[in-house]
Amino acid sequence: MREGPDISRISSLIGDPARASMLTALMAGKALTASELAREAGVTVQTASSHLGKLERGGLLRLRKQGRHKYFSLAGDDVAHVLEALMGLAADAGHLRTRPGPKNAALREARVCYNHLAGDMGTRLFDSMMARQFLSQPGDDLTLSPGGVRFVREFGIDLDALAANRAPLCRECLDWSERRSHLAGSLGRALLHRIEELGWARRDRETRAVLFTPRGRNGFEELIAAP
Amino acid sequence: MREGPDISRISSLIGDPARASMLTALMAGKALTASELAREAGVTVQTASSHLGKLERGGLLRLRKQGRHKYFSLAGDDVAHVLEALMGLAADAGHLRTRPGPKNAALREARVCYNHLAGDMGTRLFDSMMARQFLSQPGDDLTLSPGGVRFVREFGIDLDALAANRAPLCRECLDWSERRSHLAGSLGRALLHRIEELGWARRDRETRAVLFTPRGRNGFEELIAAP
DNA sequence: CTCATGGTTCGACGCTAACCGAAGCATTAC
DNA sequence: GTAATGCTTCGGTTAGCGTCGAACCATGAG
Repeated sequence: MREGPDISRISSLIGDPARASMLTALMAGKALTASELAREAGVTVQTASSHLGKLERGGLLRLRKQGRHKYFSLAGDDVAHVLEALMGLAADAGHLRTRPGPKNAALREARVCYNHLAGDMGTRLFDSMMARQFLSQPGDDLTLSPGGVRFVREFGIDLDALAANRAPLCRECLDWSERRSHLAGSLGRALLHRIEELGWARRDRETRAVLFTPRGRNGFEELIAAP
Repeated sequence: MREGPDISRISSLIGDPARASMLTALMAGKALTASELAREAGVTVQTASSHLGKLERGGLLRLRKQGRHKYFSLAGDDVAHVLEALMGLAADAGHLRTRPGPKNAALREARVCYNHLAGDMGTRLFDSMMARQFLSQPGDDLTLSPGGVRFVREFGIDLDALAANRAPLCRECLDWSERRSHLAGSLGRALLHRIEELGWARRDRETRAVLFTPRGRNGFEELIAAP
């Protein structure tokens, strides 16, 4: 017996065809629900549930509960790295691109999620705030940094009024089109409200789309640009 | 159902404990016979024969017949790379097969990763070469800069002979203990070979450890010191 | 409240694959 | 030649795991 980490445990997890299909699907970087992964793997939801439990316990997947949905994503870059290396070895057929299923371009760009901004512009705002360290995520919860407080105040939001509310200020929310995080919570709602207040955008009556004016688009891009 | 490279086939091969032990043993870079690998895995020779057949048919092992012996070795750098990456994941989960001991310390400092230098000294060599811009990473691939060419030549390596080989010259390999990059590819192999040639170090018979002499250690530190 | 939906647990079935004993080749040693 | 060593093939046993149907729990909608 040689020394070294136990490879077989992890590898046997990836070694099942159904689980491999799930992991491959998650390589696109977007979180998927248990049902979607079941369909992806061609098994029933019961079977998928068993597989997903093993993958999560094995440390390959990260789980985020949201309502009655469970969103799974790869646990980290190192997992993706292993999968990529395995695909290189298995270089039989060329790999396949994913179809995101675009319904409405405007909806994917910007839309309302309950009461906050979602879609591409929502995730970009979130990413920008994370990159500038306006938000930090020490544990499971999001908190606003001092720099973030300044940023939000300068945008014209009354933070004290929000803090008085007992609803959580910052919450992370997963996108159905982008499958990436954006900002929810009372701050997320306030941000969208302020965007409408400034005349940057208005909500469509029929759909959940958020329609930006040219001027609003410029303002938004300026807002999320690095300092 | 998503088509793609069949990572489950390869991964299920690695996923068996006996086969994983064999592959781990072969990470030392030495070719081993079927009987030795059987002992390594703790199974009878019949069972090992079956496993080795599968591994060879699966493209993970290369076979060299010599008399009545069969020498097995890893099929290539890409296989070693996958195994190393898997060890990184497994070590992360804290499922080490053997508890850390004195032998383990030597392994962390310097060991063989298939045919090149890994461990602390491997990553330090890599870092030093990156810092002096001997290696550049424009896209995904590593390339040797003119300064790097000079450095390697002065160390006594015949670069032209390496370039004649169609195997990639520089490759990045991720360490399971350091979780940082070190140099693989034909250049990585040549560097380790030169280190042994100079009498700076020798490989341990039993483990993957690379044991440096005091003189070799001095030479190595001088080599990676900034100009 | 009731209904619908997403996900889990349980039990049973069936298939696969790892394992070893014994016998069979093949090659080298004497 | 015979003996010994290295490895493979064959049969048969066993254990594990993937799979699905059915029932169950939890959340959200109306």
